[in-house]
Amino acid sequence: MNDKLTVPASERMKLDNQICFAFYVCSKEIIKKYRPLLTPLGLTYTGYITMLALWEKDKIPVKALGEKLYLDSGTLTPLLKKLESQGFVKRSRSEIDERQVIVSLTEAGHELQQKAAAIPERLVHSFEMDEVQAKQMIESLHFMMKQAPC
Amino acid sequence: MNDKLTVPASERMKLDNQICFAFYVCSKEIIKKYRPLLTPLGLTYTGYITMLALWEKDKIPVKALGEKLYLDSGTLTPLLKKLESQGFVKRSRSEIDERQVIVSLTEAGHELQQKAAAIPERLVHSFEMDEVQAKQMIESLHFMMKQAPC
DNA sequence: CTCTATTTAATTGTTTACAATTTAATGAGA
DNA sequence: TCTCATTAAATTGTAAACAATTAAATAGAG
Repeated sequence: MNDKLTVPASERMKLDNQICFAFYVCSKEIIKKYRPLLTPLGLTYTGYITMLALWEKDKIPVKALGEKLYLDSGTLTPLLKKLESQGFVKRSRSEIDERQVIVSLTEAGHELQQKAAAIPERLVHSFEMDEVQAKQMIESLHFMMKQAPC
Repeated sequence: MNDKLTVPASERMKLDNQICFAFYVCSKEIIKKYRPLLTPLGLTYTGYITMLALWEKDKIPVKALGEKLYLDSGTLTPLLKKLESQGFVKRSRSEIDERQVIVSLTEAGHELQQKAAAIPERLVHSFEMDEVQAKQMIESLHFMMKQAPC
C-alpha cells in the first residue's frame, strides 16, 4: 500500500473541502432564487418541481411521481393535497388497483404551465453560466444521482 | 439578435434539464448517506457541518458561524441549544458586546473530532469518484456559491 | 449626552423532508 | 379458498430551514 499519499485528515475535514457541504449550499441558494418567481404563481419550490413532473406526464400514481422526484408519500401526500386545494391537480383512487392514488392535472394546472414557462431561462441567467457549462454540470450531477439509491 | 437558437420551452421545462433539481436531489441523497455514519455520534447532518466549522475555529459568534454555514439564527439557535445539551458546545454572551453569543467547543466537543475523522473518506468512496473528479466538482460548486448571496 | 438607527440573537409561524408505523388492497403459495 | 407477504398511500413524530418579527445592546448623528 504505497498509494497512501492522500491529504491529511485535518485538511479533509475542512468545511470547504466537503463536497457534501458545497452541494447542500448550492441547492439551498438556488431554491432561494426561485422563491420570488414562484410565489406569484402560488407555488413553493417543491410544488414547482411536482408540477414540472406532471406537465411532462400526468395521470400517474403517487408512487411513480415520488420516484421521479425522489420524494416519498410522507412529503407528497400533504403537498398534493395542497395543490389539489389550489385547484391545480386532482387525486383519485385507481379503479384497477385501489391502493393507488392517481394524480392528474386540472384545467388550471395545465394553464399554469404557460405562466411558468419563463422561469427556467430567467434562473439560468441569474447564474453566470452559459448553456454549455450548465449542460456539463447537469451531466455530472446526473451521474451522481444514478448512484444515489444504493 | 441572431443568437436565439436556444432549445424550445418544452425542452427547457423538462425535469431532467433543470440544474436546480439535479442539485436538490444530489444534496438530499448525499445527506442521506451521512445519516448512518452520524447517528452513532449523536449528530444530525446540520450538527455535523456545524461541528466541522467549529473544529476549524471555535469561540466565534453565532453570526460568524451562520455566515460560514449559510444558516441564520432561526436555524442555528435551536441547533446550538441542542449541541449544548449534548455537551459538545458552550454558548456564552460576549463581555465586550453583549449582543453576541460566543460558541465554543467543550472537551467532549473536541474529542468528538477524533471519532468523526473517518467520515469524509468513507463518504467520498461511497460515490464512485476519484479525488481529482471530486476536486473539480467542488471548484465548480464554489464558483456557484460565491454568486449565491446576490 | 440624547435620540435614532443598526446589529445580534431569539422567537414565532410555516413549509419541507424523512423515518417509522398504520391501514387497506393486492398477490402468491399451500 | 385461505392465509401470509407485499405494496401503496396515509399518518405520526421529529428535525430543518427560512421569513418575519421582537428584544436588547451598541453605534452614530446632532
